[in-house]
Amino acid sequence: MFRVSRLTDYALVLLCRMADAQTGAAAAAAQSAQQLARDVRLPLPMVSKALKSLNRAGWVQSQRGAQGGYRLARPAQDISVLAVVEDMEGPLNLAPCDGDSQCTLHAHCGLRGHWARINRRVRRELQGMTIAELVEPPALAELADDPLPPVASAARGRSDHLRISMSTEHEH
Amino acid sequence: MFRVSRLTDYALVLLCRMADAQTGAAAAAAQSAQQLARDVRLPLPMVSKALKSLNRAGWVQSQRGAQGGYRLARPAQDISVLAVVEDMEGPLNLAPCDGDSQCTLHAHCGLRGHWARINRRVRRELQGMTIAELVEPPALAELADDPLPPVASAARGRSDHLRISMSTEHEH
DNA sequence: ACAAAGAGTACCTTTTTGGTACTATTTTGG
DNA sequence: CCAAAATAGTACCAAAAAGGTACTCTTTGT
Repeated sequence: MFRVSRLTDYALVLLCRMADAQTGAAAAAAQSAQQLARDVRLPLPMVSKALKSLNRAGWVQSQRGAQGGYRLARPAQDISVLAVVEDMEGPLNLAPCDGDSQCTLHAHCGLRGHWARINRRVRRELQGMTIAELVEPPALAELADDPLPPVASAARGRSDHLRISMSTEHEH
Repeated sequence: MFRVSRLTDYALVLLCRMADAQTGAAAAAAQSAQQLARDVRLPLPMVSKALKSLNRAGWVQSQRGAQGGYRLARPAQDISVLAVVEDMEGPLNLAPCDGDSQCTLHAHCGLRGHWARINRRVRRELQGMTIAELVEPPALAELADDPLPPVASAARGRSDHLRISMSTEHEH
C-alpha cells in the first residue's frame, strides 16, 4: 500500500508540536531537537534527520550552539501538508513509474494521462491542508464529511482484505 | 514516495487490455494469460499473479483447461480503479500507521483524524474512475483540468528534489 | 490420454526503509 | 579562550517489502 514514510510523518508531527509550542507565550524560544524528541517520544536521530530536512526546505529555522534549536520559519497556516510531504519524499506521484523515461506500455494501456489527473487531485487535497489546521482539534463536520458509499465489492467467496476500513486512527 | 505497486499497475493494465479486446467482436472469447502477457509485454508469471488476484476478487472470470483463459466478469464501467487498488493492496491508507493498534502520539500530534479525511478524499477520487474511462482516450478537458498553482516553496538555497513535477508520464 | 490452460506455493534477489553511530562545525556562557 | 551544547553531515547496518522466478498440482477440452 502506498503510504507516506515514517520520516515524513515525523516531520509533520514535529511541525505540529512546534506550532503548538509557539502559539504559547515564548514564541521566539528555539526548541532543541533533544527536547522535541522527548516531547513527541521519538528517537532523537530520526528527529534530527527530519528537522534537518525541514531546515533545508526552509520551513524551520535552526540555530546552532548553546541555547540553540529550531523554530518555525513562518506561520503554521502557511505550511501545507503537501509542501512537507514533497520536501521529504520528492514530487508526489502515485503511478509506479517515474515520468521521465519511456513507457513501453502507454501504447497499450490507457493509463498515461490518468495518473496525472489522480496526482493533481491528491496534490490539491494535501495542499489545502495546513499545519495550523492539524493542531486544531478537527471540526466535527470535517471528520464526518462526505462519507463514502460502501464500495461494492465483486468478491464472492473470500473477501479477506476487502473490509471497508476507513483507516481512521493514527498510530506510532 | 507513496506509490501503487507494480503488480497493481499490471492489474490495471490487464483490465484495460481485456476491456479493449472485449469491446470488439469476440466478446465471449477468453484470453489466456500467455496471450495477455504477450499483448502488454509483461513477464508471464507477473501477469498470472495479477490475474489470479483479480479472479479471487471477482473482477474477472477464469476458465481452466484448453481454450481457457480470462474474461471480464462485469462491464468495464463497473470496475473502479479504487476497487482494483484495494483488492491488490488492501484498504487504502496514506498514513504510515495501521489504524488498529494504539498510537502513543495522537495525544501530541493533531494528525489523528486528518489522515482519515485525506484518505476519504483520495478514495473518492479513485472510486470515480473506472476501467471504461481508462480505455477511452482521455478527454482534453480532463487532461487540463484544475491546473494546480505552482507550490510556493520555502526553500532558499538548495531546492534539489523540490522541482514542481507534474508526474505526467506513465512508464514501465 | 494428452496437452493446454489456471491455481498454488515456495523461494530468491534487489531495493527501500527505519534506525544507529560517529565526526565535524558552530555558538554561547563562564 | 575554553568547554559545553547544540546542529550538520556522512556512513553504515538490519529488517522489511517489492519484484520476479521456478516448480508442482489441478482442471478441462479435444
